[in-house]
Amino acid sequence: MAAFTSKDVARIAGVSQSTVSYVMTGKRPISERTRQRVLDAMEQLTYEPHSGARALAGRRTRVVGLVVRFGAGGDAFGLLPFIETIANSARAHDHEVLLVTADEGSAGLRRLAGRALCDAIIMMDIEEHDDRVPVAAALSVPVVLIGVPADPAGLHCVDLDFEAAARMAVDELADTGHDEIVVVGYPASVMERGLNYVGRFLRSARRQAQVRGLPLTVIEPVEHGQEAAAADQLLTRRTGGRLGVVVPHSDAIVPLLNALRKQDVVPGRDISFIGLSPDREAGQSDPPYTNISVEPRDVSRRAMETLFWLLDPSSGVERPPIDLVAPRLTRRTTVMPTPSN
Amino acid sequence: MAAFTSKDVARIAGVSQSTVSYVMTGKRPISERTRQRVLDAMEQLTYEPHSGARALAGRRTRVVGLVVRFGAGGDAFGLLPFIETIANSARAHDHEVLLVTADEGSAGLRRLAGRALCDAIIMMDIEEHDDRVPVAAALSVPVVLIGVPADPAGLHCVDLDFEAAARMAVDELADTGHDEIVVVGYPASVMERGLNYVGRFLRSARRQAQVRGLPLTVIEPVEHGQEAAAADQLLTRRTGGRLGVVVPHSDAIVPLLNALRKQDVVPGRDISFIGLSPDREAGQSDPPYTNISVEPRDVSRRAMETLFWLLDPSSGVERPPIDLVAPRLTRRTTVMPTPSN
DNA sequence: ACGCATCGTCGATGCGTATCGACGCACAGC
DNA sequence: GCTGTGCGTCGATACGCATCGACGATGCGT
Repeated sequence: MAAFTSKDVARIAGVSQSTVSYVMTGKRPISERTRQRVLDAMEQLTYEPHSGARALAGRRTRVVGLVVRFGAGGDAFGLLPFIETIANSARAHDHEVLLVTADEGSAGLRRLAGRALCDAIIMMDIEEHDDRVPVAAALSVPVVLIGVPADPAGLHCVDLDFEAAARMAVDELADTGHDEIVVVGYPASVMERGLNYVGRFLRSARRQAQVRGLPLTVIEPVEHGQEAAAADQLLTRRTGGRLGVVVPHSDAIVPLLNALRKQDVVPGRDISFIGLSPDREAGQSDPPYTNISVEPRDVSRRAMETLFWLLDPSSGVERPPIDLVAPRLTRRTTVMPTPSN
Repeated sequence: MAAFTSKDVARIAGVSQSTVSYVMTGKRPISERTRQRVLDAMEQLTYEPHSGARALAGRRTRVVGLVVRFGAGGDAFGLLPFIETIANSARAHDHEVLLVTADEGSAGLRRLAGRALCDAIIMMDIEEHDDRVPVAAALSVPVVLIGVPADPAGLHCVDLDFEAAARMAVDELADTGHDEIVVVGYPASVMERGLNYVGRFLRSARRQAQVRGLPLTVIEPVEHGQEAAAADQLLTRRTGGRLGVVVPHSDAIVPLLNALRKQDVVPGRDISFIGLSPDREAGQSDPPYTNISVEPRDVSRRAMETLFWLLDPSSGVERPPIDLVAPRLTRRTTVMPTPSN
C-alpha cells in the first residue's frame, strides 16, 4: 500500500503522466491501444488518484457538502433516509459526502467554501427566516436548500409541497362529507424554530377550508407526552357532526391514535383521521391510517439532481428554482366514507 | 470571495509565505509581533487555507472517514446520535467528517485510503465475521471499529459491553427472586446479519443464568408486527412462578409492552420486564420500563478519543485495543420487587 | 572584543494532478 | 510531392501549502 501516483502508472504503461491524466478525464482523445495499456497499469497498481492533488490542480473536489441539523425538533421523520439518499446519489456521480452539523451555523458554510472542501452544498432544515441562507447565497459554490425559506436569495430549493398536502387533506375530508376540521398543530419546540413548512401547511389548510366552506380549528400545542390532553381537547369538538382531524406533525400521530383508542374513539367510525407521514409508518401503524406521504427520498433525490445540474448545467434539463414534490394521498381505514343517503 | 492564498496573507503582513505557514502550524517559533501581523492579515482577508493544497503538501487531510450502514436492520436505536457525536468530536479537533455508506463494502474503504481522502476511519455496524475488517486492517490509515468482530485483526474496537449487560439483566432478575427467565431473541433480519453483539448478549445471558441456577429460554424470532404472537408465546411460560422477560432488541420493546397490555398483563405486577435501550426511551415509555442503558454517545465519544490518540499517540494515555463501555441499570416500574416473606 | 548557540525569518523545493502549448504523424486534397 | 488538418502524445507549468536548509540578528560566556 505504498500509494502510487499517476507517474508510476505512466512509467509502467510506457506513456507520459499527462497521457494518464487524459485517460482519466477523457478531455483529449487517446488511442484505444494506449488507453488500454494505461488502464491495465492502473489496475495492476490498484492506483487511486490523490484527491488533494486533484482538488488543487483541477479546482474541484468531487465532494458534496451536506449541512444537517441534529438537534431534535422538527419532524424527525427520519433524517436518515435523507442522508442515505444523498449519499447514494453522490456516490453514483463519483462524489463523496462531507457532513457538517448545522450547530456551527454559517461558520460551517464558510469553511466548506473557503477551504475548498467541496464543490457544492446541500443544506437541510431550512427555517423560514434562516441566517444561513444569505450567507449560502454569497458563497462561491452552488447551494441547494431542502426546504423553502421566506427569501431563497436566488438559491434553488426543493421540498415537499406542504401547501398541496394541506389542500389535499382538506379536500379529502370535504369530499367525504365532513362538517368540521381540526388540525393538530405543531409543538412549541417546532414552532419556535420557525421551520418553513409549518407555516406553509397551516396557512394553506386554513385557506382551503375557507374555499370549501368548512370550519377549521387549529389545536396547539401538542407537546410530547401531552397527546392525551390533545385528544380530549379534540373530542370536545365532537358535536355529533362529522369531525375530521388532520395531524401534520408525524411524530404526534401514533401517540394521538393511542390516546384516542384509550377513549374508545375509533378513527374511521367515530371521527376521521389523516396524518402527514411516510407511507411506511402509516401502513404499519395500528390502525393503518389514511396519510399524505412525506417521502424524504423523493425530495432528496430531486435536490441532488438539481445540485449536479448546477455543477454541470449542460448535463440535463433546466431545473426550477423552487421545486416542490407533489404529495400523495393513500386511503386506509381512518376516514369515514361518505354517508350513502 | 475571490479565495485568498497564504501568499496574499504574506504580502499584506509583509512577511514571506513560509512565515504564514509557520504561524498556522506553530512548528517554528514566531515572534509575537510578526504573529499578530499575520493573524490580522488573515482576519482581514477572511483567509481559509486550501484543504487540497494542505493535504498534498502536508500529507494529512484533517478528515475522518465514517463508514455507516444505512440499510435497516440491527437495532436502529439511533444511528443519528452516533453520527452526531462523531461529528461534534471531529469538529472539536478541527477535523471534517466524510460519510461513506457501507453498502459499498470494502470498496469504500479502499477509496478512502487510496485517494487520501481521510487520515483515519471509524467504522460502525461491525458483524461478527466482517469482510471489511481484514481490509481495514491492511489500510495505511488507522481504523477504529464500533463493535467487536470475532477477529479484530489488531484494530481498536469500542462497543457497549453486551456481555456485562446480559449478566446485569440476569442478576437483577435473580436477585429479585425470579424463577425463570425468557429472553426475547432478535428478529431473523438481525440474526442473519451476524451482528456481533447479538451472539455476545445471548451467550452471556445463558452463561449467567446457569451460574445463578435459573432456567433461561430464548424465544425467537420476533419479527416486526409479530409481537402479539411473541407475547402469547411468552405468557405460556407463566406457570405461576415469577417470570422475568429480557428484551435486548430495543425496537421490539414498545410493541411488546403494547401486546402485553392488550392481554391485561401488567409488567411489574404479573411478570417482570427488562429492556436494553437508551435511557430516554425507557423513561418516556408507557409504562416506563426498567432498562439497561445503551448510550450511543458514550460509545462513539470513546471511539473518537481512541481515533485521535491513534493519530497522535503522544496526545494522551494509551487506549485499550478493546474498549467496552459499561452499561447501567435503571430501575423503573417493570420489575417485580423481591417478595417480602 | 570574539566565537558560539539560539531565535526568527526567508527562499527554494516538492507534493500529485490537470491543463496548455507544441510537436510528430498519418492521411486528405490538390 | 507538398501543404494543410486532425489526431495522439509529450513536456512544462501551475495549483497552494508544508517543510528544509540557510542566514542575519541577537544575546551569552570568556
